[in-house]
Amino acid sequence: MDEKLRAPLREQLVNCSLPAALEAMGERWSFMILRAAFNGLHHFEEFQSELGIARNILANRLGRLVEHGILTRDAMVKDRRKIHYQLTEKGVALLPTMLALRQWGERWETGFRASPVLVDARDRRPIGPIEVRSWDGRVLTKRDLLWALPEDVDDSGEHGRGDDADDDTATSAVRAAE
Amino acid sequence: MDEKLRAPLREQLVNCSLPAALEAMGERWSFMILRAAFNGLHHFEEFQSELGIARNILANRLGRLVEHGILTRDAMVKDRRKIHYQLTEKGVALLPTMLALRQWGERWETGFRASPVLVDARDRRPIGPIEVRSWDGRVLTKRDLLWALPEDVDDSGEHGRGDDADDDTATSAVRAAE
DNA sequence: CGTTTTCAGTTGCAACTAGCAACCTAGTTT
DNA sequence: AAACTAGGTTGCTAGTTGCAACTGAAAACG
Repeated sequence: MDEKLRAPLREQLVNCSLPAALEAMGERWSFMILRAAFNGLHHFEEFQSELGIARNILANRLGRLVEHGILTRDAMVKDRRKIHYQLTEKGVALLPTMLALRQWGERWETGFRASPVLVDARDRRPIGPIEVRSWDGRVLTKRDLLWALPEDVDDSGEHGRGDDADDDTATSAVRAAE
Repeated sequence: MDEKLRAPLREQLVNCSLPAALEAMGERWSFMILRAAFNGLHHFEEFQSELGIARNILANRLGRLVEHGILTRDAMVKDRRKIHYQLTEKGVALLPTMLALRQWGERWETGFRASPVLVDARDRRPIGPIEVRSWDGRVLTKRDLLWALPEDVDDSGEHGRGDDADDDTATSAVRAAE
């Protein structure tokens, strides 16, 4: 690996969003609960009997997911006992992560496609593999990729697609290459 | 929700590759170690000082990742004390998962882009967001997605890439969560 | 109305896991 | 040989997981 990158890399490994993400989702049952939520479950007892998770752990995990803004928690009007848990936008945003993990498990652990299958509603074909792509959609493999410091990044492609535009960080966006 | 899907869904939620994936990667430090490995670290002491993880936990996690075939472990020829940990193909295959999680953290937790940034070596632009796509590459949002049972899946698009399958077509599926 | 059932949790307690600091062992350097 | 390194292991404490049994409030039943 590039020595120029090596030393700063050291300092910056800490400064990563991964720990923050794992703070919210790093516990054992979190992804399982999330998956159940994606599959349309909304109530405590549903999660409990579905996942076979201990009740206290489930209560704790649900509470944490609510705290982190991944689920909302509301008593239902029709039946005040029933709590309705629902994915927020932030929670839904975890779908690619969950699918990537699941696909990896299918390919490298279980060896077969899990059910139910997530399909494109339009043609009922299974979704494609979650992949790393360039800003303009080319599939990238490990050989196409490089770790770069913010100064060496070309940020000019950031304003073409619909991902939010308040990227004020990182930017002495020097044209490093080309 | 559709009752026709509901009952089978119950039985099948267990039969998912997610638990298998979490068995390998679900522990607290696993993704952090993986990330360090992606950043080019190879040795015990590097991981240790980089991540600030306890030595016994690190030893245990590295051992587990090796057991699961995510890392290889080899004594170096030049210095028999030094152990060289290296990502296997299976380990590298976790890159999309790790990036999806990281990107989610950037967008929803820390709010800024972490460093170092993964860029396309060709143009030094940051990689695009990890997204769910159809078999032919269209970006799919939550509204485009359905959970379907294997019988209801159209598998005819499966022969462009290396995933195995055979099933026929029918009809009954359910919109992805609500 | 009182009783029973259901839902979503708590509480108490045992077993297991994470984390720190100190120690160990084989291989390497001086 | 003595000292040093890399990569662990061990002992101990603090926290987490998990089961089972209990609670409390809202709904359903008779």
